[in-house]
Amino acid sequence: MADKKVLPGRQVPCQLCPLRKLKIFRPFTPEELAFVSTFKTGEVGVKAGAPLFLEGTSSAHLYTVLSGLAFRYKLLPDGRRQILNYCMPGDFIGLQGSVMGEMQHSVEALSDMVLCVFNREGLWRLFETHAGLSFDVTWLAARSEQMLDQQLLSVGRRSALERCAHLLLHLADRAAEVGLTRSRHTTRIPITQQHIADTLGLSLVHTNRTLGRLIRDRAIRWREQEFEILNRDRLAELAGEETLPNIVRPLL
Amino acid sequence: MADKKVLPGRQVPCQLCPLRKLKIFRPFTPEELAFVSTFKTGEVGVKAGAPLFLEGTSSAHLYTVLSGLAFRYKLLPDGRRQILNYCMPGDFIGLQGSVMGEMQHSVEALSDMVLCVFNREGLWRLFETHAGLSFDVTWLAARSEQMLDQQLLSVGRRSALERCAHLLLHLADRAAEVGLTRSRHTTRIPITQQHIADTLGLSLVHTNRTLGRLIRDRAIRWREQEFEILNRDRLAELAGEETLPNIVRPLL
DNA sequence: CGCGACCTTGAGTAGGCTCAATGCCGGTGG
DNA sequence: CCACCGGCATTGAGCCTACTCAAGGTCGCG
Repeated sequence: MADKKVLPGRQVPCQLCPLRKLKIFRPFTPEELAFVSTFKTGEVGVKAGAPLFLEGTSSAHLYTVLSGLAFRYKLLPDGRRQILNYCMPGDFIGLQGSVMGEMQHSVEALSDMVLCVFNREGLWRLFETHAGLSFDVTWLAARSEQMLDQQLLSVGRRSALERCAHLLLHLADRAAEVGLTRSRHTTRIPITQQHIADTLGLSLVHTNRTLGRLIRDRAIRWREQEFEILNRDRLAELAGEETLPNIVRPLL
Repeated sequence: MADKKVLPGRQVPCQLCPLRKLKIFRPFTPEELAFVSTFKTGEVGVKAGAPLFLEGTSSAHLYTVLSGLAFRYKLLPDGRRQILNYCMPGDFIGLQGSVMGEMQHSVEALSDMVLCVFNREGLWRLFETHAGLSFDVTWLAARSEQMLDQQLLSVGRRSALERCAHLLLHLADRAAEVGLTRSRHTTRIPITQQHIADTLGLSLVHTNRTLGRLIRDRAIRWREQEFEILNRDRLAELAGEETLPNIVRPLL
């Protein structure tokens, strides 16, 4: 069983991309859509747990998540891990590598994924011929910087309880944006407590105890590597507000 | 005495910009230089301690630091502060606001500064007419994301001693890149221990004690709101390596 | 049935926090 | 000229949040 597997041919033409139906993505002009179609070179399927990028390597590829989840992280020489953020459908992966050459972080699939593949040369062509789309790329870079800012604020200045509440809210909101919720508040994100700990700069044990408090508070429910938000207001109160609005954003 | 003061007319024409002499910045083509000249609308002088941007406001401006230092930060409602990064000469400030509308962070001058001023419309014109420069803008955005990644790794996973060592090294390296050093290792950065604490997610008292250890180790010297690196290797050892290489980068 | 991945809980420790006081220095106003 | 004040660095004491070590439970899978 291969970790990474190139699917036979292109599966979903951009014209029919299911993500385009979501209202948080700004619509393409027909011309842009045509260009993006040529920009896309194919699709890849990736198994949960497989690496998409490894720190220190340079990759010729650029992906957009079609389905599934991943996370970006960095390691210290002795194995300590810091998760930087999560990649959800519609997110661009690998811009750093494409623009700057070498990756300074790793990316790993959290669930089985399907990714659209672009190549670097295409990105350059995009900048040369489509000012609107290049602006979009920059917009996306700025947005992910914003999310990092938030995350840094959390890790640096919030208590463990605040961090947990904030992260779960943030993840649930983002998942909802791209239609990853089953019912109103049930979010199925295949995440372990170890991931949460490594995201928030906490130890596994302490994360477990802190989530325990949220569970006893009936703010969330935790079930086999996924969670459900029971009391959003309570969580928001603990988190101290501060969530990103759902802005309409560009795709691809 | 006004905090912010618009200097009379343009002072330094881009052709003579002192930053362009530094070897870490990639040279412009004559055509790009001409365009950038029209993109720049003037200069502003700002006093140490003055705000450049406030979270939640939207600004029509975009700056490049000509001289002086600033820092980006976010506040929690109860006043806890997290410093996100430092802005040095050649850095772009305000891209988030220009691209996304509203600022999600504040920026404050650390020393007296001079800034080049651009406006949003100019940025759009840049994307429409200069693919190379728009790529540069994206490159800069990717680079600042990389620095945030590093910072997040530090705050989330390193000990207080490692964090301090890493930050001081990082600041000294960046300062050296843009010629802000007097002698080989003497870095004059007008920073207080409170700034360091807020950057690293530590308390002031603990930061003071940790710096004390570095001082007793003869790794650094601390003097009136500035520091000097005495033993770079020792510091790097404590920090656990991991510094960004000095890549040639675009300017403006 | 055994093993591995994940969650849970207990016990003891320590790194980092808060409160509090002191010293130093430069600026300001009487 | 001096007293005062505010910003910054420093140090002590005690506490608490979060960490480490360790053991045990559950579940799914080969």
